[in-house]
Amino acid sequence: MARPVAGDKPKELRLATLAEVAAVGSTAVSVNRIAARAGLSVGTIYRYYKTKDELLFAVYLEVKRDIHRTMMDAAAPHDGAASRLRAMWFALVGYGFDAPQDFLLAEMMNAETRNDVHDNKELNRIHTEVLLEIQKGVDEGVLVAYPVETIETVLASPAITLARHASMSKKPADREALERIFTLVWRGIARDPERCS
Amino acid sequence: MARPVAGDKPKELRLATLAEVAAVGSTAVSVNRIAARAGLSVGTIYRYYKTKDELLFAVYLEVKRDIHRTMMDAAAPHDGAASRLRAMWFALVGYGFDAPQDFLLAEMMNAETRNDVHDNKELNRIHTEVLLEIQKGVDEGVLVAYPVETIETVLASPAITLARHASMSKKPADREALERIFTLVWRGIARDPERCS
DNA sequence: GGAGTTAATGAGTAATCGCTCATTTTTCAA
DNA sequence: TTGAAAAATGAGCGATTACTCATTAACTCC
Repeated sequence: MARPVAGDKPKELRLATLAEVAAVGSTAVSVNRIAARAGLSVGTIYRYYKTKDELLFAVYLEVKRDIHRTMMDAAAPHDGAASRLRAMWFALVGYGFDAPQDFLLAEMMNAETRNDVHDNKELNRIHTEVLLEIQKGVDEGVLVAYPVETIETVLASPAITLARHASMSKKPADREALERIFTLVWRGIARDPERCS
Repeated sequence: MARPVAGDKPKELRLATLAEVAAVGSTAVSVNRIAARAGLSVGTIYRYYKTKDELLFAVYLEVKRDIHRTMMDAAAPHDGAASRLRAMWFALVGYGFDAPQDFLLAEMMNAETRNDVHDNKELNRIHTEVLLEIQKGVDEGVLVAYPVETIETVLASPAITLARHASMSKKPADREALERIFTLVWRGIARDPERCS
């Protein structure tokens, strides 16, 4: 072995890609400019990724991993499904504010129409893991006895919307408003929302 | 006056743009190819739109208009805010299935990071109109007495998610699943969801 | 039918695109 | 210190990009 990688190239490339997408939008991303932003030569990019699409997808995958890790870390200290899901929900929203560029790239790729982008093994694993958390809520009797995908849609969609707003406005989300929204969402999917009280 | 417009050029361009975006994804849209798809010359595009961005935004605006019109038409025959909002909700989901390409382009532009895309007068008007429908629900006492934006997030986000899924899978959404999801969402935002019954 | 007007054309422009590869630089083992 | 091996370079490739403009085609009015 000789000449090992100097520095974390993929990470530098990831940062540069995020900056590029944030700067010029999804319809004008340029590999040459990403290289310039990273302070690397174009050739180096193509050492690590075969094509532009592969680079974008790799960054996307890393961001999804990061979001998922953030959510699971937030859930870790909690026990019951209710408080775990709550922690994950707020972690997701928080991610949009803490890493706006990352979240926006993920959203951009999510809106990507080429369907081969979406059937990835790791992405499926991540998704399944989230569904399992919800399943736990159903099993514990804190959530309505509906299919997990149904509950996921109701629970996750508003969080994603809020994260997107946070990442675009770059203003910290109003904590009270977030609590209110979570309350309403939870009212919808909880088996026994503090009713008749 | 001489030589009036032959055919509805903007409409042809709209269809071609939608097809192009659906085919190549947001990161590779080409004006020349759009012209070819529309069976028009590039020059003609630039008679109607100053830049590529202007073309994309114009199509986006038309789609948003279309979605909004579809929702309002669905609401029209209904009276109470509850049934109006329900009709609008299902109309939005249905749009994703009926016009997948249109919906996907709208989602793509929504994920656009350049913020000048988002502060448009007509878009604001459309948005306000939707908020007003929700306000009516609050005033009528069928919805919780929370800020309309809060309720909107809980109500609209899952519908958008479902519409996106419908537009990507191109399979008709499971009607029962949709009903279930709407039930949960409504449970969350209704002032008195059939409780203690 | 001819004059006037304008929509539509598409070859062409400079710039930029994604990407390659011969070359240089950096590293490690001997 | 040296030679082999791999990492990094960036000028440059052909293709494609967004966009222009001199020209042509199609229409109206007199």
